[in-house]
This record gives sequence, C-alpha cells and structure tokens, in this order.
Amino acid sequence: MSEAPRKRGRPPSIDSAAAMQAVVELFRAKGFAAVSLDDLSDATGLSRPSLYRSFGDKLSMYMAAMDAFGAQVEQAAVPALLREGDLKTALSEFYDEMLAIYYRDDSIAAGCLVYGTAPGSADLSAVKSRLFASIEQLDDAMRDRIVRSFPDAEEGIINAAAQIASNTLMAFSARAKSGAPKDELSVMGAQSAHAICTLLEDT
Amino acid sequence: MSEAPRKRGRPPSIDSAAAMQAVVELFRAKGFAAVSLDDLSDATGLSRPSLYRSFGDKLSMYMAAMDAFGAQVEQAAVPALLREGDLKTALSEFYDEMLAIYYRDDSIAAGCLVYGTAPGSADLSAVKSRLFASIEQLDDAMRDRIVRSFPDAEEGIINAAAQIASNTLMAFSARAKSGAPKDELSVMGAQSAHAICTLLEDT
DNA sequence: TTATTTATGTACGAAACAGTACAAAATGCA
DNA sequence: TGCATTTTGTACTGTTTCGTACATAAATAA
Repeated sequence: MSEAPRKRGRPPSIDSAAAMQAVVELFRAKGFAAVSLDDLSDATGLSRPSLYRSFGDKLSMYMAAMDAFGAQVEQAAVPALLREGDLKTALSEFYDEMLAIYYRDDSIAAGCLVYGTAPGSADLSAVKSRLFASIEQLDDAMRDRIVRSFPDAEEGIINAAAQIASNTLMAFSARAKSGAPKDELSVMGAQSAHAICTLLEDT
Repeated sequence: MSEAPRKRGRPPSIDSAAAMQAVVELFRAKGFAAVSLDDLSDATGLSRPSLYRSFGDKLSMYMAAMDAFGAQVEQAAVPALLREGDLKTALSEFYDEMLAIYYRDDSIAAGCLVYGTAPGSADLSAVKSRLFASIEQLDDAMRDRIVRSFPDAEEGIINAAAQIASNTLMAFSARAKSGAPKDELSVMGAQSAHAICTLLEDT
C-alpha cells in the first residue's frame, strides 16, 4: 500500500496541501467572486496554469476549499461536540473550538468559509447545494448530540434545540466578520448552550 | 414645502426608486463582487453613466442598496415586533414578516441583502462597519422588546435571549439562500420564539 | 546516451470591466 | 426664436481577467 512505485516524469515541486490552505484563507477573507486567479496565484506561489492543473477552474478551487475547511472543522471542533459529558459543556466547547477557527488568522476575523461566503454566492447552484448540505450536516450532528444527553425529550423540542444550536454557529460567522470580539461570542455560545439545556430540561 | 420650483434643464426621465429596487434585488441575488456595472445597467435600464450620476460608484450603490433594504425592513417587519402583546407572538410574526422579504422574489430565495451578502464582502471596511451596525441595531431592538415583556428579568438572561433572537434571524438568511423551504423556517421561528420565552420565564 | 513522460512557467489572445469625455436631447428663460 | 442649463447615451481608454498554447525543465526507461 505504502509502496512508492516511483513515477515516470518530472516530480511535482509544489506543496499541494499548503497551496490549498492559502486558497482557503483567501476565499475566506474575500469571498468567492472577489478573488481572482491572479490573487490565488500570488497567494499560493503557483502559476496560473499550475493552479488549473492542480485544482481546475475557480469554482472547483472554491469547492475544494470548502471540502478542506470542512475537514479541518471535522478534525478540530466536532470531537469536542461528541465528547462524553453534559450537553452544556460539550456545546460550549464546540463553539469555542469553532471560534478558534473563525478567528484563526490573527489580524482579520476571517469567519467561516461556508456560512460566511457561500450565501453570497448561492446563485451558483453548486455552491447552493454545498451550503444546503453543510447546514443539514450541522443540524444532524446537533440533533444526534442532543438526543444522546436527552433521550426522552420529545422530537419537536429536540429539533428546535438542534436548530437553535446550529443557528448560533451560523450567526457567529456573520458576527465575527463584522468585527465582534471573540470573547463576546464565546460568552454568547455559553449562554446559548445554557438556553438550549433549559429548554430541554423544562419539557 | 411641496412647492415644485420647476427646475431649469432637461427633466430626469429615470425612476430613481424603481432603479434602486432593481439594484437591491441584483445585489441580493448575486452579492457585491459578482455584480458588474453592466449587470446593474441592464437590470435598471439605466446607462452606466446614469448610474454613476445617480448613485456613484459600485460600492456606493451597494451601500445605498443596504440603506433601502433596511428601510423596507423597518417599514414592513419592525412594526410586528413592536406590536403590543406577548413576546412569543410578536417574535413569531416578526420572523414571518422577515421571511416574506427573504422569499420575496418568487423564484429564487434571495435572502437578506445585509446578512446574506455583506459577510462575504466584509474585507471592505465600509461593508464591515455597516454589517456591524446592522447587527447591533438588531440586538438592541430585540433587547428592548424583550425588556418590555419581561421587565424583571436579569440582564444576563435578557442579553442571551436577545442574541438568540438575533442569531435566529441571521441564520434564516443563510438557510433561505441554501434553498430551505419558507414554511420550514416559519416553524423554526415559532419554535425559537417559544424557546426564548421559556428561557425568560424559567429564571 | 537517447527517448519518453510528466511538471512548470512565459507569453499570448479574447473577453469583460470600470470609469469618463463628449455630443445630442430636452427643458426653462429671455 | 435663441441662450443657458441639466439630463442622457454613445463611444472611447486603459486595465483586469480568464483560459490556453507552447517551449523548457526534470525525472525515468531503454
């Protein structure tokens, strides 16, 4: 499996993962339409033809960037949500992990690549579908986690709680982009988690 | 005041309000960066030089569109929030009015001009400031309305409730753009209102 | 060494774009 | 009727942008 059959021609000299990370950060900061291929070329250090060969056209790059960003979220934040323990701390810690990503790029509050920039480009059907899938995935993850802590809650309440939990995260992206300080959102996340638990316990 | 002193030169032949409405719809559907002046020219029926004279450059048009959109929200939805009665129905009806705007343009779910497209263009400082102001305004309106129904609630709870109420609306825009059906969001709004009231009553 | 295969960047062409100069059109005023 | 004033669209400039053709570079295979 890990055999390297030594390929034939000139070996690639580009760091594909690092380039993709630069692509993610650029789209995250400026959105889809405002980024030109020259911008991407500058940010990655790859020539425009190399970009095409590696990632296809601009839309493909954007979609790939969303995949990469999603993988980072999956790896960094989702484990906090799934950890054992009470729902309130799990949610709070999940939000904090997401905020660490949203505020990752020191100076600018880059926010969420998906929830922050995809809605503005949802006239492209591929983007719209991807956004829908991401939201659905988030709702499902929230619902599953809630059921785990409150197995006897009725379905309507569970759905409402899950959606509120999702909505909080989506709003975080907009708030981060607007320049809201990270600490403020962290408190907001804890309060939101508290409210969700109150709702679930109360019924 | 309403005197028309009959101006001197050639009278304007353009309907400035209708043109602005077309500008709003275009930016709402495609975001800031993806719209070209030729698109705006086609949509409004105004020539490019006329657009410059009437509204300035593209960024000015976008800012003016956000003002116009905000005025529509102020006129159509905010009264529902401020109406007398219990908080739950006031919130639910406010959400429904906002959804009517978000889904206004029959075919496409245009969502919110501010929360849907501004985050993706927040690297422009003017847009970022405008987004921040809009969110702050929404939070304040929610807080005021909540205090009116729950004057004795403690401040921390009020803030949390207000932010949840705001977050719900912001998430609506993203969900609408993703293609979520309007009815689904209407139910979500009612459930969110219910949760907020539960939180306030419970403490 | 020579041929083959793969990767890379320079350089090109076509299209889209923003912004403006300028002349024509439409009104009031004398 | 002519003059001043304001609006309007055509036409033009320089720039940006996308996408690709093509020649060069770096490796393996024979």
